[in-house]
Amino acid sequence: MSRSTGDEAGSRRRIPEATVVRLPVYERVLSGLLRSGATTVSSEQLAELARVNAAKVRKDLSLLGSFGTRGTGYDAQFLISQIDRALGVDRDWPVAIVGIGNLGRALANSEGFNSRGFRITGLYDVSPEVIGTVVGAVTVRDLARLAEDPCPAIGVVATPQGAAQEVTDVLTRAGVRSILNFAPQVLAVGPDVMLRYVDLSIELQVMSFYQSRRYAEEGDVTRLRSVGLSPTREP
Amino acid sequence: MSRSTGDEAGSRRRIPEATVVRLPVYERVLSGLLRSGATTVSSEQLAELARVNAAKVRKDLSLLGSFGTRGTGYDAQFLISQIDRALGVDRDWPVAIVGIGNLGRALANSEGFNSRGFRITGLYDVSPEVIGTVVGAVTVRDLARLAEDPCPAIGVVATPQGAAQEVTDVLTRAGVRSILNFAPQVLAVGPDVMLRYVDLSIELQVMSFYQSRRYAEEGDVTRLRSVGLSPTREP
DNA sequence: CCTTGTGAATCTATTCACAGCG
DNA sequence: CGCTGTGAATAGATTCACAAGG
Repeated sequence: MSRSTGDEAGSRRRIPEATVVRLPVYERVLSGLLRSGATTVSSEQLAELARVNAAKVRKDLSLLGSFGTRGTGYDAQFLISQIDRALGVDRDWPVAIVGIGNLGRALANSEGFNSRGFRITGLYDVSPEVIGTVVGAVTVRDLARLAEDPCPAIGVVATPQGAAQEVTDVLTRAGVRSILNFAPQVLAVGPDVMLRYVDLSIELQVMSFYQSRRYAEEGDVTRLRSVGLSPTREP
Repeated sequence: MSRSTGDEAGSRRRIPEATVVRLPVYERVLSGLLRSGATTVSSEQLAELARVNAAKVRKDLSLLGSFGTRGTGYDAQFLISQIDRALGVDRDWPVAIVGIGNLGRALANSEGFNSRGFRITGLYDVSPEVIGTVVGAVTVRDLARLAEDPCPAIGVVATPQGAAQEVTDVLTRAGVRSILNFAPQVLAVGPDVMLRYVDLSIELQVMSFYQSRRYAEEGDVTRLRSVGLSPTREP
């Protein structure tokens, strides 16, 4: 094994984004296995449960270090702890949500946002109707006061489209450098801010794209809002 | 221009997934431009607003056909109509949401789920407390009755983790072939079912990963739950 | 003998750079 | 002359296939 390329002692290799996104999936699957009594797991099993290729599992995990035992597999418990460490969820991350409408409220109460590693420390809105209400155990505060509070590590934008850029500017001015945007809007941020999108509308449109193609391939004209043209079949 | 590789008349080229995901973004940006009075747009402008590289915009759009005019750019209105057609959102897609908790309710009321192309035709749950209530303009029905209703094109899983696979099975048995899963759970579906994930927990963990790395690089020890080791600075 | 870890091969996506057209 | 459309170059991710280790 080469210890040649740069530093890596204590997980310091470069990890591709595609891998980063799969690590939480492995972690989740491993936790399930652990609960059902498993102690070791092979890349083959893990791959099966995560619905990916086994070679990919091994390559992904090898980026964190050599944690497996040849002939046996990986120790589930130990692997979880290594993944958690790599993901940084062995720390505590303060999260603020801006925009406490239906979605913001749902996020504040969701499993994902209240799991190990993440702590909702602030909820913000601009509407007087919402400010002062309590969601979960947190009181919604005026967005204008955000800068007075301790700066969260992660800011979540759950406002309507029109307000998203402005809110993002407020967050970044307060020093937030990781933003998760749920508004259907492309955002501009400085190069030192990490920005990710969760876009429901895009997901639906992607589904629509593939479903359309499928109908077209199948020549399934009954499903199309076709107006009496002769069906173009590919039999 | 080569008309050699296979069929393409009327948008039948293979379109890479990465492109499919960007098309709704272009569409959104173009709609905004149109509203502010623009009629034509260059790849450069579009790229700027969508925060991507201009060559990528041109390559993406060229996959739909040659819709631009050299020296001038693209006609915004026409381009929108072509993107809509490629995405299939010029049709109407019946959408069912299963799991009418906080998240399901938020989705049912969201901009994205009620936009052109998508129509919520069914809301389902298993809890007697929720069945019969009205969300938006739709009454929540018993999931057990789903098969009695017309089959939706797209099924949205918004249940807690434990119920997600079972619900997915109900949906696919009813004939649903596009599933959007919000539950933090890997799902198994047949090869003819298109499955996409929206996973809040994963998004947060990805942010956590990059934020951790940043702190580590910066040697920002004040932020770490460090226990008195001497700071490794890079001054 | 079983399973990891990883180079090499392949596939996919992005970016460059420019010919060609309006 | 400006901007599109696209081959060719590059970068990134996945998969194969196997040597090496317990």
